Amino acid sequence: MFRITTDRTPRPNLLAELGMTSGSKPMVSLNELTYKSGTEIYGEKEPADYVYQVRTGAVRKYKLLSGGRRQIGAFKLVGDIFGLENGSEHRFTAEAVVETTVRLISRHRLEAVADNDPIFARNLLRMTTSNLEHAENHMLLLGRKTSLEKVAAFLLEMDKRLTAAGVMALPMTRLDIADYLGVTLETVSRVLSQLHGAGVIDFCKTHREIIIRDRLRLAAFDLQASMIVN
Amino acid sequence: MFRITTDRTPRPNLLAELGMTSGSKPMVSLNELTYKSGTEIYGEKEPADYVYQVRTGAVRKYKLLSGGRRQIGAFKLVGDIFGLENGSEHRFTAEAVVETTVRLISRHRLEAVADNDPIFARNLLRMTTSNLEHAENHMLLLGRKTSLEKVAAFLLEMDKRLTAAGVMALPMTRLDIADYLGVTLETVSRVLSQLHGAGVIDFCKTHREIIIRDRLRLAAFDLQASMIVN
DNA sequence: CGGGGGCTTGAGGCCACTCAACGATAGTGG
DNA sequence: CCACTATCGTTGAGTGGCCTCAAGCCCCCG
Repeated sequence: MFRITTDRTPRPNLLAELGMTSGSKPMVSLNELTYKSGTEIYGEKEPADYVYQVRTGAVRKYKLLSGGRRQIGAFKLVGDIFGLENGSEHRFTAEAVVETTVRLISRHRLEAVADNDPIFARNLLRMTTSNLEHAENHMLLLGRKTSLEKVAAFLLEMDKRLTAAGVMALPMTRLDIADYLGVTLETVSRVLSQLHGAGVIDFCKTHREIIIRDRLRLAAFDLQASMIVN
Repeated sequence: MFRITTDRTPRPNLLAELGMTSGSKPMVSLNELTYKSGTEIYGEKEPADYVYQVRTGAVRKYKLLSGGRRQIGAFKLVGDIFGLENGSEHRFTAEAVVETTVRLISRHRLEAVADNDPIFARNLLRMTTSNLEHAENHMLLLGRKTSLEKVAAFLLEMDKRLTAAGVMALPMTRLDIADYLGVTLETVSRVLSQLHGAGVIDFCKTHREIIIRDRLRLAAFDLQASMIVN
């Protein structure tokens, strides 16, 4: 299912890296796991004993419906934290989109630290709130945006989150994008072609490497929806 | 805009009522406000200085898009708490669906209490998580369910949350329901008529008073979607 | 009793879906 | 090294579910 990456060299602990400690008190155990593309990290309804941070790769969190319908709630990219539940079990299934390495920390210890450190507790809350905010914005997208607006919003979100140079290397397939946006993969493909034809985006070698040529026009497609500029 | 309800009699404080104190330490100031039907309680992007609890009535939280498109993220019913943001400003607009009375508590004090009381802090987190969970489920509904499944899910949710006797008195209009489910009000109306014609639901005096005749069949409409029985 | 908001119902249209074929790419094994 | 194959992506044709536009009803309320 997965292999454990040996990790002999001492590293700063997760909490410290996240800027989540008030002092330098807590020392927590730390492990890394690597998952092959498409493998499950945890399943819906499974006990939530660990919290994860993406080190390399990408993760999709989703729920399933009958008839194979799937709704991806979020993509977790390098640096992102996921799997932080408050109940005892996970509410999504999490899968590696590509080969992915994650750090993990036991939820039990996380809670213990939070109980002794108000600042840390507040950071936990902030993290949950940021997930909530993303979900709230995504409800707007899913419920009220056209396919063009959805794809434009997606491109802008990914551009903000993972672009290193001018080229955006998407880790996910058209089907992943479709299930994230609540449309079909054909619709995603058609809209991307349309944007390409209009000179708004370009493709590099692979179809997953996208360059945004006209960010203003792209933003306008989303703006005709959201009225709010970031 | 609103009138302030005089409130001379001493009452137990909000935190205690919510079971949110570990001891009986904090004494927080408490006020009540009453809003007429359709009036705004707070607007998107306004500073989030207060947290609210519905005492009577109902509240809708929504975001707007260009073209008058509106997405209602949640309805807040009697007993529900809303307006708890982590940033400094509200992410939704909150309006009274009908004449509504709310209690309010200053966010500033809430945070102060949380910093001194780990149990309380944990309850804040739990409350945020429960909002997150609702939003996550709603994403599934908005992105992947048919109009029939959406309406069925809505009826079951409301039945669970507000039914006193066998009759469910919805405070919201068809338009509210539509904007909650990401469809048009005509579609909501049509599906309700269809359910009525099929003997699954009945209407009482007004069109907002609904009786669920065949809960099993109604649940099946949602089940063909979610596969998960509560 | 008149007015207006909320609800229903019908007719027609459109956007996104379904079904299908084809092309491109990358990984696999002979 | 090169078929071979599977997966991914694009594109077209046709369908259908939900939307749009419109008319009319009901009920509450002034």
